Amino acid sequence: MKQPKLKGKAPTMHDVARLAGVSQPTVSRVLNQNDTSVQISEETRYRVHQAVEALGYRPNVIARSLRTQRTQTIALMIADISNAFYHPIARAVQDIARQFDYEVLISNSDHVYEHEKHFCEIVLRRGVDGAILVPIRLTGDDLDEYMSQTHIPFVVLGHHFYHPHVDVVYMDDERATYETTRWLISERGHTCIGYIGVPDILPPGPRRLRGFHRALVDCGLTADPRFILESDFTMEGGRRIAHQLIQQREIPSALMVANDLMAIGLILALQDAGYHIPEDVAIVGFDNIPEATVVRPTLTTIAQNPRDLGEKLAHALFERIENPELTERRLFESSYQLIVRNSA
Amino acid sequence: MKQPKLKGKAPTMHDVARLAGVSQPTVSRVLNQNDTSVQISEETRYRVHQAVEALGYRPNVIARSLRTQRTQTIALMIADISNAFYHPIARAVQDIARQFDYEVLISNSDHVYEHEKHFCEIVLRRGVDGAILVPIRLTGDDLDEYMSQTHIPFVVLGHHFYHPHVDVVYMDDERATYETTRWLISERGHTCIGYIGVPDILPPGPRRLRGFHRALVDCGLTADPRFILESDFTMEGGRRIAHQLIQQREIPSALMVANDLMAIGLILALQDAGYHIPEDVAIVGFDNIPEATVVRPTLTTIAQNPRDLGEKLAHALFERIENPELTERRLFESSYQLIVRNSA
DNA sequence: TTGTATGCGTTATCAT
DNA sequence: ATGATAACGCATACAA
Repeated sequence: MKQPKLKGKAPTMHDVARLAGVSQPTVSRVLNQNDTSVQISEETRYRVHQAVEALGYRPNVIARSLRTQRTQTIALMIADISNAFYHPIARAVQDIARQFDYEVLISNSDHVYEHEKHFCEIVLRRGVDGAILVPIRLTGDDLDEYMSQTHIPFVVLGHHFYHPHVDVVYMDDERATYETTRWLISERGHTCIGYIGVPDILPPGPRRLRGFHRALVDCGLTADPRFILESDFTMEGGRRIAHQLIQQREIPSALMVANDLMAIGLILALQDAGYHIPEDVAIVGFDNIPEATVVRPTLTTIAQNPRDLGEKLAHALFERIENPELTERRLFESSYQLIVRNSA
Repeated sequence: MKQPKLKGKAPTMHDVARLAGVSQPTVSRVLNQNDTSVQISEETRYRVHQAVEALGYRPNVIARSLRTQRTQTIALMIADISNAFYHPIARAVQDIARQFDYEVLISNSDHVYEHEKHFCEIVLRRGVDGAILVPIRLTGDDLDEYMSQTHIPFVVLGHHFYHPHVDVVYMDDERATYETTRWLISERGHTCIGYIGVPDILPPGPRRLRGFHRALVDCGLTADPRFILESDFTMEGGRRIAHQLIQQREIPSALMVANDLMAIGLILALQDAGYHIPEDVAIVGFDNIPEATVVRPTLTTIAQNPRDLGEKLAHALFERIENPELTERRLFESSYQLIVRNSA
């Protein structure tokens, strides 16, 4: 009983048909009774189900896909599944996909152009029914080339991306940075504010910096170039910036930091050097990662909602999968929230 | 030029063949020249490649899969991709898969039995070439039923799982807890040690508790039942335990905590109540999550290496995919490391 | 070296 | 209500 049937080939519809004493297409009809236009007698329906049970028959998804040109699969490309910003996105997409009975193929691009192109290649070769991307290096023209070869919908995360037939989900981080900087000025009374950014190559880089600058200008302040710095996304990068500031012997009264990891690195390093947060320097991060509630003082930060981003992406995609007539680009904004804690 | 070819059907080998003036199988041969047994003239090889270029031909993976019974896809089931323990595993598996030119289908089980079974169902229906699982509710017998229907290899994470033909990768958390508890006793001089565990349903629950108890016994100590508690994996769960301990008005001098999130919750709540860590209570966690370096005092913890677990799982699987003659169960241990920081 | 014929397991279009 | 038959796109055994 441990090995009910020999590990031969898996049973097919033919096997079921033979056992049930019907033809193979009839088995198909019984099993896909969603098609109500066809009537099937209770008798055969019963016999088929019996045979299915007896053989432990399972439909072969591949054969079905070849025939129907649908795979019940979507593809998702993110930068890195083990990054705290991306994995809630992936999780949300998977959850929505499960509701639609779809599987998800996930690929990490690591911001590498070749990987991003390879992903599109896979999408075409494997005939998935739709794709969600977070393109960093890929341009609208790149995607256009791939899209010209297929009918399937693409949906993208990121305001910076433009293609006339690709839905975009985004978070307005320029405005988030703008409003938060103004908040530092009007609500917290800061007049000397620094900004620690991320490299310009990454889409959020220039946008967040722009929001920061606009806020200063609109409030009649000017940016001190010594306090406009850039680092690499990591806690260690934040520490390096801290040391740099400390060596300059002059420090702004507040710092907008373009991501939480750097912000936390800054806090820890500044504290090690004897500074008090937020008395000596107020610090605002960006992302609201789990560590933000653990660091002391707890980190004031701009919360994106990656789970929401993922849900919006998936919903947009499935809407298009189910309504191929949709073509015009649609824009979906995901909100942000300033989480005021104790670091600013 | 923006739409080089009309979005008709994608070109097939037939189209390539026609354009190149050869037969379709010849195209197939040219494109899969791995088969060195067949010689092809430079002339046709050239013409075929020309035609491929001209048409923008891409092989149809589905059709190939139907024919070859291989999908170049593996499936991975974890509890939750957005859990810090699992996503490095997923990342590692994906990285190895990329080396083999495989795609990865990822599914979240959330410890739900139905999801775990559904995953196996998907594995069979979609004909993936292998599967990696972290089974929580699934038993060896369950898996045996599925395995009897297929030839593909399964590889599993977790010591608790047994099936004669399934490789297991594990981390010996019983020993880890045992040795760390002994370390608290012999190196740190504690004699009154509490243990905060996770529910017994989860495989690590009983194992870690057992390691703890063994250590006490081997050192001639006895466990105080008031200090053997259990909570739910979260920081909030840790806080609740802290309040419970505080209300008891008596607290052990050290606490082994079965995961970092709870340990951090404990630290923060105890500090809020005026306790000093590690002077009043030493605390050791389990997992070495990123937050462990951010909390003050930094958390002493038992580091698993999920990336390594993922790599071992993937390597085991691909070894089996490439050597189907392998059958006997193999065991792979992933090491752990006590990371001594400042909380104990 | 290349072409013909066949089949992988379905779904879909005809008949009946 | 059901059965033949074809087709999806490819790889392979066999023939030439």
